[in-house]
Amino acid sequence: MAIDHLDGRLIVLLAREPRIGVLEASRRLGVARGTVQARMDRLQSNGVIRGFGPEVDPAALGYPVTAFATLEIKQGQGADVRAHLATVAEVLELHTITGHGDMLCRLVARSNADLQRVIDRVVGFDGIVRASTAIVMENPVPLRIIPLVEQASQDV
Amino acid sequence: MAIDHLDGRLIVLLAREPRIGVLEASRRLGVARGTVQARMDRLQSNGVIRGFGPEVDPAALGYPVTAFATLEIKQGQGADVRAHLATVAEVLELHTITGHGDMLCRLVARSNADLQRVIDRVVGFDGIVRASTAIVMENPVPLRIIPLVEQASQDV
DNA sequence: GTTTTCAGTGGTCAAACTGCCCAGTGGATG
DNA sequence: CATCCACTGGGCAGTTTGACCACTGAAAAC
Repeated sequence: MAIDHLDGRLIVLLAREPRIGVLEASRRLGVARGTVQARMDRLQSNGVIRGFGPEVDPAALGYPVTAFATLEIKQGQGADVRAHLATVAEVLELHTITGHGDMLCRLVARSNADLQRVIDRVVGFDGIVRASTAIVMENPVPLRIIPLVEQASQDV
Repeated sequence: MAIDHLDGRLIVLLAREPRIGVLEASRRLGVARGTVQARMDRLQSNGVIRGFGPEVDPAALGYPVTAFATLEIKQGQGADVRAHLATVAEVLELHTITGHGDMLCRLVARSNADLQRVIDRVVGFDGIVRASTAIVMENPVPLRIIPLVEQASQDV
């Protein structure tokens, strides 16, 4: 369940140079190829590594505007709202949260003007009472996991 | 800059089966190997595909609790706060946003109790005036990009 | 104190893939 | 009409892969 130091080094190495193969990784880490192979299999069946999907930049796709919307949901409408939001491509992720907002979702749009269209699309649904939106201006820390991996692999 | 239909199919294919090579991908897409190679090179130098880093699940690392914190920053302290938060491994991402909260960050923790420690660590910094935290309960739509890719590749 | 179990090593093998090259084709552009 | 460009289909040497194997050492179980 936890990961050891070698797992940590392997993940960091894969994150830094994703295209390297098992053989090259084993050379870098100074272990046998079979070991790397076994570790990677284990990390994947563990669920620690979910996959190696391509990381796509929404901005490069023509969606440079990111926003977070807090949604207030009418009692008992949760499932419907979830289903609705799942059909909107601009909704990149959706969480149900504690506190007065009931859901938090990440949106992208082609422009600030386009964001209005997206929000209308999101909010134009019966179960949603109110939405409050915060537009992202800067992203000083892009989604990252390496520091956490290093931390987790240290406190064995 | 934009993405055509073939690019879209390629990205979707890569997302679905990340381990397939260029050759297998060309077979699936019904195009020549060189074409796939060229497309992938272009997508990567375009910045559309940032990379193929391993997707690590924080929960499997022992951090099953996720939260979003909205931070209010003292005027002029933005840069310091950014630098401070960048040193905290449990801060997975950080955005500066419009509205009354000034920053929004995603946190993970080992438990609800541990979240308190993380928040103290985050907030225990001079430039931060106030923090309001929302704990994630469910994640009905995990971070996704495929629907957007399909949309972007359709409106040629 | 033994025995078992298990992760890791270092090696082999055939099959497959990669990166790189090439000439040829068809459509779009000038 | 010539040029440019993306794509095709092919070939090549070199590398990597997945699958094995026997062996070692350390920890766990008995």
